[in-house]
Amino acid sequence: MATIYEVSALAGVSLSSVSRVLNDHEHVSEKTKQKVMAAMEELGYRPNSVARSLASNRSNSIGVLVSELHGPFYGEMISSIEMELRKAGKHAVVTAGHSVEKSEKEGINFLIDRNCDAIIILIDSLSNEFLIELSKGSTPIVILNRLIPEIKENCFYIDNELGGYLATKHIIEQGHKELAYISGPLFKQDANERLNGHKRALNEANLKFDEELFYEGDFLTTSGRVGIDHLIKTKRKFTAAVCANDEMASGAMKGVRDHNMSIPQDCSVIGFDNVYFANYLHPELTTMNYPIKEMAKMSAQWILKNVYKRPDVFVNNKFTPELIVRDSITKI
Amino acid sequence: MATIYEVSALAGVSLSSVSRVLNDHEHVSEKTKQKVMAAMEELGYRPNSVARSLASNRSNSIGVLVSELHGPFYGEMISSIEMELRKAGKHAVVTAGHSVEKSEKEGINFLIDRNCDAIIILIDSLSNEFLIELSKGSTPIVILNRLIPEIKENCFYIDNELGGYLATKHIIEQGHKELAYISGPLFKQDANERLNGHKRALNEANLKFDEELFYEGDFLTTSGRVGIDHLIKTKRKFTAAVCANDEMASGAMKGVRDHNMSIPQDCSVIGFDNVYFANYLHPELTTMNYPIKEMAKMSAQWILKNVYKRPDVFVNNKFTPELIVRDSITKI
DNA sequence: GAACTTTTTGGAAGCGCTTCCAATTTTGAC
DNA sequence: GTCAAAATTGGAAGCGCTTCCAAAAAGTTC
Repeated sequence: MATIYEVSALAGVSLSSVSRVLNDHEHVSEKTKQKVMAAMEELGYRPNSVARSLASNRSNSIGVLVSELHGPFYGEMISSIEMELRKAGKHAVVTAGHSVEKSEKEGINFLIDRNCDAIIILIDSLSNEFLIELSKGSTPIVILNRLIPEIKENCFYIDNELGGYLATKHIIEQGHKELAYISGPLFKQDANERLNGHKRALNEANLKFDEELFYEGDFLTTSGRVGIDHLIKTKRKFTAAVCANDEMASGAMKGVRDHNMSIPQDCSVIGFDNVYFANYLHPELTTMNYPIKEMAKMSAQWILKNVYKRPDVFVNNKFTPELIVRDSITKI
Repeated sequence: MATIYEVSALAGVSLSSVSRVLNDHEHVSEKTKQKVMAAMEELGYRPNSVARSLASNRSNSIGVLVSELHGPFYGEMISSIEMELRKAGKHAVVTAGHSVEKSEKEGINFLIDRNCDAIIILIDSLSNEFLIELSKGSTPIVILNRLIPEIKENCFYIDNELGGYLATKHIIEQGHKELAYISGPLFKQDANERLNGHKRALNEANLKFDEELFYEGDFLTTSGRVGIDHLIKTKRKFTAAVCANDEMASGAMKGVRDHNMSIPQDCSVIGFDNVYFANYLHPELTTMNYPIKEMAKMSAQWILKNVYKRPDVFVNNKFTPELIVRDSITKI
């Protein structure tokens, strides 16, 4: 592999000059630029990114830490981040935290030790305090799906409470009065907020939140199914199941059918997130859109702007969930 | 950030010694080891991975190039690779090729320029010849989902033909005689092989392959739906739709329902891949299992063994698809 | 304790690039 | 044509580590 030395020798200019054309610096005459480019071409020169990183103290890599690398939600997110980054010549180093605090911390250290120029984080278990502390370190971080007031510039989030509210409001507007709720794990902030929104909508309609018709799941499909079993065992009547995400909603749909009820006639279902398979389901799932792609893209742009000083882009931190009406809710 | 110099000074030993304990070399006395470790601890020393890479000519990063970073299939794959790699202290740099030849080539160059120690590739458009040529370069590559005889040691694949055969055989055994086939794009090797397997099963049962009941889709959901529309327009009768992957199968299910037919009574459906949402569908989708997780893990282990000379692991290149019977096929 | 062998240590070069500083050349104004 | 300012170039140090080689220390054998 040719190095900058050989280019410099062949072109008959100094190392510095080669480096300057490599980095598109101002103050290089057209003539030397041509000579250098010709030499590079001839030698098939390719810059060694590691050497550049060491000398410039920039690795051009961005760490991405998510709960899991698979699953509909994270896939879209990573995809979106990578596209944006690569356009700018940066690369994404990905790793998973598995929703376990220890593992999440290790993930962060792993990425920092990899000399990432910045880290994008979407996790559940680490506390706000930890993240605030982390943000004081030398590696910039951006946080997805969580608003931490102390570092709100670095946060990209949706109004989960509003989402929860709108979902339930919609279902109430369809005439439903007895609602079951299948929640995400309440140690997760988003699960909590969605539940709060649900309660607010209930309140507003003068409906009571029924503890018996509440089930705390884990955001995974199976717990939607189990949730329905549990709910039905209570013998309490409900005409709709409000689910805190689409995966649980898909499980709930299965559960409902296993009890020989049909959707939406016997039991309506609403989800949250609008992951891509929500409209493969039958009936197609009514849900709240979570603009994860846009948020992911925005977080990448934030880094381009703040870490790499790329030309200004408009950055928006707060996103809004939107109702997507499909077929899983019936009017009563 | 403390460097190796400071550690060396504090511990009262030479740079080389510090480096040696850092890299777990033999020939370091217990005494100096202790001194060095204590110094590291005291300084909160963290090795600079970029500097290590430059000096050792190893970046400890593995490039992963796939068609898309999202989608059920690739998600599982990346997840599996990353877990295996990270256990070994290596990291994954991911990028997408979007099934476009030019873009796939760029992806490869991108990863090579990133000084990846090896690259894992799962793409569609690049030719075998190109990949053979690439494998002669200095960056080792491993190829998923394709068997290239000339470099078969570097390939991890399933027998797609067998899969296609088994799927169709199963459906024939249920009494179906009129089968429609929704294929993947035939420029993709796997799509082709699956189709061949389908034809072999047909042949074996003395059934004729009906060109009219064939539709070439693109492996995405929508084309399953469109495929069914097309098939129904032909007015040809068919009692089952064999789909070359699960995404198209889910689209096909939607299509069938849109025509007011029920699954599996009016039309049975079978998929391929067994992606995780296959059993969220209603009815749950009968499909062929594609052990992508195992294959991905194996490819990572191959790299650990061959590139990083980790202790021997058993490496298996060829995997077998297996029938997963669920509810989307009825007996006739 | 001499003569070897083996283990442990330190020194120094070098990985391929960036960047600061100073030197040189070019440009422009008069 | 002169002089100052601006543009362009080259030299050299340095980024933080690995690794080769030789020197020093420790063990072994007789």
